[in-house]
Amino acid sequence: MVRVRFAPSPTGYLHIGGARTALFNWLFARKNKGTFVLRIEDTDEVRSTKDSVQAILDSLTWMGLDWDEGPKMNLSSREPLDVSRGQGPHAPYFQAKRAEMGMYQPFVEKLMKVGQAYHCFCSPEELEEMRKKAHLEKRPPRYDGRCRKLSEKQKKDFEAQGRKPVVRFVMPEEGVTEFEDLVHSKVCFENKLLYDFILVKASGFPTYNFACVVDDATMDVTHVIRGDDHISNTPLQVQLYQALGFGDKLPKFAHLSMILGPDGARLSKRHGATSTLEYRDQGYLPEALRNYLALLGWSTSDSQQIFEWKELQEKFDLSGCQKNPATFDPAKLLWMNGEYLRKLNPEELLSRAKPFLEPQPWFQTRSDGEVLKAVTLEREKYKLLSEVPHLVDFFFKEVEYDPEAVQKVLQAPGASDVLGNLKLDLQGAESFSEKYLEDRIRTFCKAKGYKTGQVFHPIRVAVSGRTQGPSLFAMMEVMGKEKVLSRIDSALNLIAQHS
RNA sequence: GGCCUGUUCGUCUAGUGGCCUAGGACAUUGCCCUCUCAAGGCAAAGAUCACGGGUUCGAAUCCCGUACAGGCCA
Repeated sequence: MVRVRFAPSPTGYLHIGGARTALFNWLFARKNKGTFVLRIEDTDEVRSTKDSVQAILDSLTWMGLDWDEGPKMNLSSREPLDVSRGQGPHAPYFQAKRAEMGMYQPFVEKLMKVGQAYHCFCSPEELEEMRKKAHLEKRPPRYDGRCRKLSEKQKKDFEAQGRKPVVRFVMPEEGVTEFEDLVHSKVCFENKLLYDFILVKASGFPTYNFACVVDDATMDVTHVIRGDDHISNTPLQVQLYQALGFGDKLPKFAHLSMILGPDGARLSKRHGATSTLEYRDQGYLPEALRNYLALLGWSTSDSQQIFEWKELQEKFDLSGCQKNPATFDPAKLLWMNGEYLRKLNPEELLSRAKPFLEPQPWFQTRSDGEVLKAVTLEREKYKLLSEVPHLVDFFFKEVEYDPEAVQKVLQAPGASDVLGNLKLDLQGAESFSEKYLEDRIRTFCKAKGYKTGQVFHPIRVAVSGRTQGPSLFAMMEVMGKEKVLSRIDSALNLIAQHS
């Protein structure tokens, strides 16, 4: 039975890299009919916040990455977050809560008892000095293990001084630690380069490496899929598994390459949007983001680009993962979003665009039917949901004439005559359907000896205020006779004013 | 500084010893379609497979170095 987990630290929003890690874990779980666990690693007492937890839950939910075990999903109701409960047999899924409940304590005691852990009383100053010395001597700045063999008296003395000890792990000094990695194959570290890392901080809180191993082992995690910034942590964790007697539970590791910004540095805030929710707010579709993210560091042998959600769940495979880091390409994401937008049927498109339409003052006064017609006309042009309002708003609010369009098109020689004549002609229109209008206006052109371009462009600007827009006659049909005629009037006035 | 990981078109990638005069996708450019903008279609340009040595009849693919980049520890 496959069990994977996504274990973010709630020290900020869920960034794109985290979202991809979550996605790969989720896909791997679904593909293998396994379980996807969400665990919140909030052992950093200072930087962890509840808002971050909420942002992470919101992000995953928006992306459609539901978890089988983890914090209780109570997003719609917005109840305060309940860290003590969760859905699943291993609750709670918050490490701080687990620590508070003493869930790590037995493991510390066990390690102490078998001599695999010890109290260390070194002060920050002493550690700093140790580091400096190592640096001068060009040695790796590794803890020298001086507290490994403290006598009872020494310990008493330190305690009397008011020093609070940390708990350190006894790392073997010889041999190698190696592990199989599903994307990198075998990775090997020399133990003498490893160090006596801290298991429990002076505050009594477990460190990342310790809590992570205890939880992964007790939660029966079978595959650890995470960023390759954790490769260096892995040998420490492997050693811990063994010392804890969990050697048989050692999971398979899969370290995913990093995502870089355009300058080759790890993707970060200065590269622009890195929060998953920002993409939602900019008008990206979760299915597009997912598809794009899936392709960052993973591919099929035929380089397929667009995947249906179900298809992705079937085709995803860790063996298709790339070892080298991938640069995040906003242009390709944008293209992909357009692809997904075009696949939506008009009703679906409208409902997805609603969050962006609702803040528009004109939107409230219009029926869905009216808006739907306008939105549908520009269907294949949207690359972002957020573009929808601007591309259709001229249907619903006062025309704003684009100065450049006025100058280039309306003030062109003859435009005023064309519009004047056309207005007279359209007044007699018996219908205002796209087909009828096209026939009538083409006939009008012929009769008056105008070239079509001479007529089409001024009408477009007169009626919409801009040079770009939907198919002309379809646009006029949706607008209706009355509005078209009155806008031609406005345009004629405008031309008169300028001359 | 040490260790770890990586290096194929600008970008994401295919490629696991002969199908590679290196394939696809995004971006770019041109043409077609056309009432504009898109979308769509077609085409072009773009990679001495980081570099240098081996192994082999034959290497992007295997081995060894070097360079560069990123990560982790500090």
